[in-house]
Amino acid sequence: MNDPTPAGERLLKVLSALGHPQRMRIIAALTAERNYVSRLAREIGMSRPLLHMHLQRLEAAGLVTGTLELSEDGKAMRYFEVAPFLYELTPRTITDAAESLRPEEEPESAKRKQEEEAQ
Amino acid sequence: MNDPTPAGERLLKVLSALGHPQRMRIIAALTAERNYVSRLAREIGMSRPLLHMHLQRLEAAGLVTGTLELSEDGKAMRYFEVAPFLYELTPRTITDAAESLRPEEEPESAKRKQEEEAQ
DNA sequence: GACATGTGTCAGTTTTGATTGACAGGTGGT
DNA sequence: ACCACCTGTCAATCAAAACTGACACATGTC
Repeated sequence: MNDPTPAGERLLKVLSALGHPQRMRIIAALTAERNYVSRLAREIGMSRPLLHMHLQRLEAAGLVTGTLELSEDGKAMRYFEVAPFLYELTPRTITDAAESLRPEEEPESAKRKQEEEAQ
Repeated sequence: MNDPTPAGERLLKVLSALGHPQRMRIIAALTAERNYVSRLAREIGMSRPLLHMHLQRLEAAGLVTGTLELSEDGKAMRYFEVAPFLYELTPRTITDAAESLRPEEEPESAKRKQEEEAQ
């Protein structure tokens, strides 16, 4: 598998995705059983649009995987499940990640700065 | 030693503290060498008030420790250094943390510090 | 005394993220 | 046709961070 995201940015995504109570709960719920969006939203008492966004964030970080399946009665349902992951957080790990994060601190927002320097 | 912070909340603090590019860089810089606030701010190009806030967040998460020392010329300087830490991030780890996070989704124990008004 | 260094904190702004409600589809059952 | 489910996305709101520019206060030196 090709991983387009550099190590630093990836860890950053993982950490910022995991550092949120709601998303921790989502991971917990999906660890217990894979589930589809609407039902999960009901179970953990969260609006579907919101859950959708959180799942998107978690999926972007590679922590959960979603697959669109067709139930027997023909309905399209998006099932999510946790992806097995293992990250070690140490000063060294973070330092390495930060190192590979230097050139462009934040991919898209860094652009603005340079565009406003023209005068 | 009594640890007032439940496991879930603690991990949450760590993750949300680490999931930020600026703070990752701070950890990296402090891993290379312990430093005091003003100098560190200069080196990584960040305003002191802002760095102060980030360091506070990192310290609250137990990732760095700050000590107030007196330099030879009598100036009070706050030196920071990274605290050795090791966290394993797995679906299981997160689930356990989320479990101990249920009763109060976001208990802001940071308040305690500031609620020490009577003295 | 004026300067350069360090400390800390405050109020206010800007930016980012979280959250809601409504909408536009799709399928099958009654 | 209508209802009960599912899917997705949009604009608008709200809350929480991040960030800035001051300020107050120490100390040693020119």
